[in-house]
Amino acid sequence: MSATSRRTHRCGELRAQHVGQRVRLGGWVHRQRDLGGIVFLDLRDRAGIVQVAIGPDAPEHVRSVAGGLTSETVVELEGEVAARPANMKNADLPTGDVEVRATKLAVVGRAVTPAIPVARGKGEELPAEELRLKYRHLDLRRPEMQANLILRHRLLQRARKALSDLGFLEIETPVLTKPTPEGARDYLVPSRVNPGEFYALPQSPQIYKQLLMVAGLDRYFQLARCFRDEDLRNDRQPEFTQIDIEASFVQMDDVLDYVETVLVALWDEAGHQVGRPFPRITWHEAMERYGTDKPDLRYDLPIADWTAQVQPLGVPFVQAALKDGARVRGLAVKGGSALSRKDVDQLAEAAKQLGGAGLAWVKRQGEQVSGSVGKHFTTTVLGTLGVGDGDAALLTVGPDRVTSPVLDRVRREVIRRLAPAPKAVHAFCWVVDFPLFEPDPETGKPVFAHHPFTSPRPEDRARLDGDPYACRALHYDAVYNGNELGSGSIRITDRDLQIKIFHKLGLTDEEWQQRFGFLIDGLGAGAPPHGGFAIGFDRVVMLLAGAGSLRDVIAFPKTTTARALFEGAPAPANPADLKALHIKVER
RNA sequence: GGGGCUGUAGCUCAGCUGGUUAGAGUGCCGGUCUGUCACACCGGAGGUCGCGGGUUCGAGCCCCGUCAGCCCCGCCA
Repeated sequence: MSATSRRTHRCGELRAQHVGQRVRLGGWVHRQRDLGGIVFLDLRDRAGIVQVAIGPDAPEHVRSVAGGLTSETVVELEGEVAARPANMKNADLPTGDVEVRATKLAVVGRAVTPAIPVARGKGEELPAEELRLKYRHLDLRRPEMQANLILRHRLLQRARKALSDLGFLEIETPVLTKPTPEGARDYLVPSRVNPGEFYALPQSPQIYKQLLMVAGLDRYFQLARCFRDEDLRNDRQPEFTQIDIEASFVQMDDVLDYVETVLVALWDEAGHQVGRPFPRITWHEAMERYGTDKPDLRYDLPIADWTAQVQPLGVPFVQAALKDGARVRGLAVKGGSALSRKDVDQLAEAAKQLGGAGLAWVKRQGEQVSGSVGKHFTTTVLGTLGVGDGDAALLTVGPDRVTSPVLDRVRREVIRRLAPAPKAVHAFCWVVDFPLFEPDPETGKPVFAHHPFTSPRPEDRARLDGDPYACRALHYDAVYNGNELGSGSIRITDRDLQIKIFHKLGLTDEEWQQRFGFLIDGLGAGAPPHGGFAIGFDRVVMLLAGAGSLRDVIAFPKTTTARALFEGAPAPANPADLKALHIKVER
């Protein structure tokens, strides 16, 4: 498999079984150790590193070439695989039982001194990320980065196979598509032959995959590149890959089953056994117990409503804020008295940044009760809150929209600081029954929580007009260890309902016809019940690779200002091109 | 749009309260060396302290601005 007309093996493949064979190799000089009478090369390719020995008995020209080699030079060589003497094996190297005694050696790719090192010393930090991105061809030579990309490849193949085995058809959809004024900002592409008009790059193939269902293709998937012109994070890139699926004649359970099959296959590919089915939790319960729609279920430590127990105590911090539906909510932290005063202050500071009333705390050690509001509490009251000896209570007060994010943040910080043993290593769950609408933070009016093609739960459809916020959606998220892996929904297939929803969003007939007319036409042409899902593939690879950033699992990523440092994109267009595109640039 | 961290030799970093000639490791160049695996040892070169301005007798260090990378909030239907 590895052999070509120029080589017989990859460097990293050689083992004791190859001893005695004549091999030809090509690779990069990882390191060179010139001991005078003998030169050792660590020769590297994508399979790994093997030691090449050029001793006093090697041909003269081989010795002279070997002595002059510098890092990252590409060489080809021929030699015999030899067993290393017992005391000279290298247990840290998979190839460490053998070495290659070179009889021919040639430089085939001269290398200038690399701007950033590929071979690093023990304990030496990685080069600055800016340099790693600028000299990406060097950074990608590092075995860690190659391992990430190799894992990515295997996961892609496994996803393809899993979905293909389930009868899904891989179908490509356009990259030059139509601007969608909803949602994220679009990347626009000017049209030369249609002056003043623009394509958009797809934020997702959403409408296309629904049209494929209308067309009767029944089960579709795509490893789809998506584009969103929004500000970036360590887990957000402007272009990213989704495992995008859609299926017809399904209900939610069918879709969850498909997605579980894929996720379990991906985790299996990475060497992890995962149980099925994934537990389900409603959105409401997730917000109540964890303060977030992507709870980390590896740990206990649920949020509790302590209003009834704490209100009678007359704590000033609480009394001032306890009005208009505000509640006292908190965390009973097992072993929380181990949190230092500094820890607690930092938690309170983090809480304050999220707009909370602040964070009050009580520690219990034996009969001693202390803390910022400790004097109002007795061990008996703490007992009713589940706060035992050595524990702590962390509480805040206010409306849920404030206390939920505060306690989510506090919960994650407490887990980070106390590092309790997780209940499970791989905690998947489904979050279901999301609300269909949420209040617009600026206008206060209902806007769609997800995309406008998400079906309401049939039993909630009657609430669309009277009580839209109580209307639940057939929308579901897959969550893993506190990370959102993806989301999906059962779609609206009733043309009239879809139009009604557009009206609810404030779109006039003219507006929705212009933006989504082709979807509505589809729904009017005989649409099967259908639904789907999209898995954020880059994020999956990042989690399975144990990488700290999406940039470490994408070969050529962008910076946080959406720049590509290696080739220097984006760049000004030349005037002739702009003219052809009918574009004038203001600066 | 807002907040924070970082920026000193090719790379990774140190640099005290503002004080003489800005250091270390590694890499690079030259040399010695027959079993190393971060080889060892000897010698050498290498600096716009991100950039611009200011304060000061004096700035790598203080102040203002700016650029870049990273992290967070907003944003991401």
